[in-house]
Amino acid sequence: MSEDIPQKIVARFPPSPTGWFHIGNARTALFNYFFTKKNGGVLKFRLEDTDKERSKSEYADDIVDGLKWLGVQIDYSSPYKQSEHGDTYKKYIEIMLKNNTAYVSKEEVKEEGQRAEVIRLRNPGKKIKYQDMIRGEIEVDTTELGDFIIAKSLTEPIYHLAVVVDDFEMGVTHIIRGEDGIYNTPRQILIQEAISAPRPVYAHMPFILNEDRSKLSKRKQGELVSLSYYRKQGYLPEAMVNFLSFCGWNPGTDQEIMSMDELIENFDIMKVQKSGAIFNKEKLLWFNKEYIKRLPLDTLKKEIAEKLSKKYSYTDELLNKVITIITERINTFGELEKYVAEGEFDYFFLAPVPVKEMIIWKKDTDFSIPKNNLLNVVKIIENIPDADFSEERLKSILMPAAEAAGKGSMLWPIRVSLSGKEKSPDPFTLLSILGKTESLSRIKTAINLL
RNA sequence: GGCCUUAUCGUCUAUCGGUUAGGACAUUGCCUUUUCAAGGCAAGAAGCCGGGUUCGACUCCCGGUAAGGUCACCA
Repeated sequence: MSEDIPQKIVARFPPSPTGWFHIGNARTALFNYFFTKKNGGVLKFRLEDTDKERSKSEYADDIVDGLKWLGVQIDYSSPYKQSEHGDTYKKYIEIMLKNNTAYVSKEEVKEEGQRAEVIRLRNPGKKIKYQDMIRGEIEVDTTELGDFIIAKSLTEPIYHLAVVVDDFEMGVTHIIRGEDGIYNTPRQILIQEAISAPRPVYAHMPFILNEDRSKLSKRKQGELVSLSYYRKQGYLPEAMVNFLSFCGWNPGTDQEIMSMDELIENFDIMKVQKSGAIFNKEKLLWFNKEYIKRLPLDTLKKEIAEKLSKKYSYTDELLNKVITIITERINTFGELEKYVAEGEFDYFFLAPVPVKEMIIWKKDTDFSIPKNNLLNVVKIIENIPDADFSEERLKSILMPAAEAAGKGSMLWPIRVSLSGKEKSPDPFTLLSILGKTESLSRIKTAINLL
């Protein structure tokens, strides 16, 4: 295989800016990037913007932003734009006309907008065989393609012609694209031969699929197909890269968490799967959580503070205490934003309004039980110096009393009076985070309810 | 419909003729000083079907079946 690879590998990523950056496309870009980085080649960026009606600069920006966000470090400064190469296409069309590999064809106009004259390729109608790095040898009979159209006029090339010319002009040696490109390849090879362009090496990647195994589509998955959605939801780019890479590829080891560098190092295009992979949201969430856990503390702190500060005011000390607890409970920073909005973590910052019925442990029936236990807790806590208000210390002091009273009967009321919620961190954690004064105040409020 | 491609736990996958078919996500159960979360441990869960080839097939070949893709004066 290696001897088939030329000295200098040039691959390309050629999106058409007619929609928001699709995650399937992002994966294609990533695989191209891995491949070129691994083999010391270059990846070139090209905008296929010949469709003037559908192409928008905001889409192009979205694609570039997304690529940069993912960490694809290539040259974006002056992308090759199809719209700027009209003369080049014209030149090749003229060459083809001259060497008789193409001809001007009179057409019957059936629909509005159709040309009476178009340029068609003179199809030799042979079988074309080519090597695909993922699928092996592919053979296609091009006869059924007929003399397909390559341009509407001298100045209006059709996609296939434009692609072949662009790849030739850009010196592309390797084309790694989606599996739908398989059907374009024979046409493009025919055009290459007509203009005497060398044939690049191909690799066609399988799709990322919907639950029903159809091609991942906006219609079925909505905004979930846009890379920018994940960015807005606070997913980490590293998680996205890792997840997308493992859609249809894996290093063949048990290692799942891999950095960009490791991915590049281990990437092997021959190991890319031939069949499509269903987009697994849960696994993505898992990846993201793994990456959140690996975040440096100051980054984590910054991210959490950004969400928290929208609603609460707090001391730096409190923030530090809360980081671990919040981190354990979220998969994405978008979730944190949602939790903040819903008041999930209100109890760290605001005194709750506990409900009487919630304060009592489910096995107890008489409200005097939690009341007496809480009274007892107040008495114990009041004697603990502020400096000793650590989780471990509190546990060692309160646990004997809780065991005597019945753990649930005492621990549950403490927790609920501090958090006001059915679900929250354990009482000792809460106590130590809130501190002596605030804890005492909350417990007394609860006692007054009973 | 023609053509092309694909086919291992629910999902992503390992295996490249001989394995108790491995891992991860998800699920379920247990433990972690009785709510959550996190963590730990454990369990259940797969070779589409039918023929060959072979001493031996998930692995190779053929045929079904199923799924997907593709058949533009779009890119």
